[in-house]
Amino acid sequence: MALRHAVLAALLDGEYTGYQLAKIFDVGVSNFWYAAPQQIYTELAKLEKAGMISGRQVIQLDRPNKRVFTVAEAGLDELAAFAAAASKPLSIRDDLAVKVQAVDHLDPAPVLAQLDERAVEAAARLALFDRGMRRLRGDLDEGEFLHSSERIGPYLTYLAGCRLEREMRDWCLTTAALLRSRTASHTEESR
Amino acid sequence: MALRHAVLAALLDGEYTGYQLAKIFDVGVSNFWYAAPQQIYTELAKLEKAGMISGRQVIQLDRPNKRVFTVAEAGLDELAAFAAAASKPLSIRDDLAVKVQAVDHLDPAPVLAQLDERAVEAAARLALFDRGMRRLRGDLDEGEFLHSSERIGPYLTYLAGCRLEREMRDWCLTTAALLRSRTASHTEESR
DNA sequence: ACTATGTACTCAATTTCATGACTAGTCAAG
DNA sequence: CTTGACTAGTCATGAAATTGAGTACATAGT
Repeated sequence: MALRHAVLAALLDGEYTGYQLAKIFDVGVSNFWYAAPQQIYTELAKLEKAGMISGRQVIQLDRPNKRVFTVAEAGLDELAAFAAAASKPLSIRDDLAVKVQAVDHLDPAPVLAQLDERAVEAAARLALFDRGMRRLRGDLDEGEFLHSSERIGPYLTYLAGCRLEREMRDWCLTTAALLRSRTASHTEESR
Repeated sequence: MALRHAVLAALLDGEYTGYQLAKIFDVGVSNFWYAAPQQIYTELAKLEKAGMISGRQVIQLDRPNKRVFTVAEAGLDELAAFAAAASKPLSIRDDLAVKVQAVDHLDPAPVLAQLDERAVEAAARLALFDRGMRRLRGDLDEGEFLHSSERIGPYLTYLAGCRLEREMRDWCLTTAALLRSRTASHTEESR
């Protein structure tokens, strides 16, 4: 009972298809919720059955037809109840952090490669979020937008996403640099 | 097949009981992996059956007896294979971020309360991590420790945890302040 | 001409996770 | 002297998530 609310929150921004939602949730960190495409489709089906969203068929000529969804009243009620209830603690799971934790007992080479890769991905998402934020705020500068706009929720989560990705990128870079300098000085000593 | 590696990585630091591990994984963010106590126990049982860890009974007079576990060779091999394989992308899920995303359509009061609460929790974990890091590095300063110590993995993940918690705390505080200033100016206008 | 990529889904099987309830003894506070 | 909190677990159930495969059509590249 949690993905459901993330889907409802995403649908507040307008109509989306399952496919579009799947892409949004696959990027994951922007809205602080990751979900696989298959989860989205099953959740949409459940939500529609429960009357919390309503779907509408859109016929397309050049592409497969699609169904777009909007939040119904019952869905808003559900979201309100969710917001009022206590939050579960943030859940985070990261393979790479586990590998770094064990790195002293392991071959560091693959871990280093993955740290580099992760840093690049984090930087890419940062850029992506930046574009998303610009699109949301239009011509306004950030402070102005945040004070005057009616819809700032998604912008606020973007801000959180930026913080996270920045730190992720920097941590990966400094950690990789440190591990490299250690291996260098070890091989130095053993000569 | 992922909790298993987190458990193995944690056991590299020494012997732990399921109960102790459960507490470590309940704090969660320090090692970037959350797991419920019951998961730990089942995972330990599986790992022992697979010969990746070995348990040892410790008889206690004043408390219930306990079993402590250490990593076996097969466990190290498993960890090495895990580290060499590609990482799954970081998975993050946060109820509170979902609520903030939807906040424009909702009563902001409970969300504000939860942001405050989360900021306090993040600050508490920061302090906790700080103590943990001091314990690990002893008298050395951070740079010295990171270059000379044999075992820096847990320290590196602590550093990541600090980055995360700092940003979490600051985001919660600025977000809550912003939302409050908006409600204030709205009630102003509607007078 | 072939291959890959993108849109837009569905179905099924399995694995993992999360939840609540239970046992059982110790210790400290009210 | 009783209640609650801490240590140290086990068991069972159900919800949620992951994985893999499959369908179908279109466009764009090599």
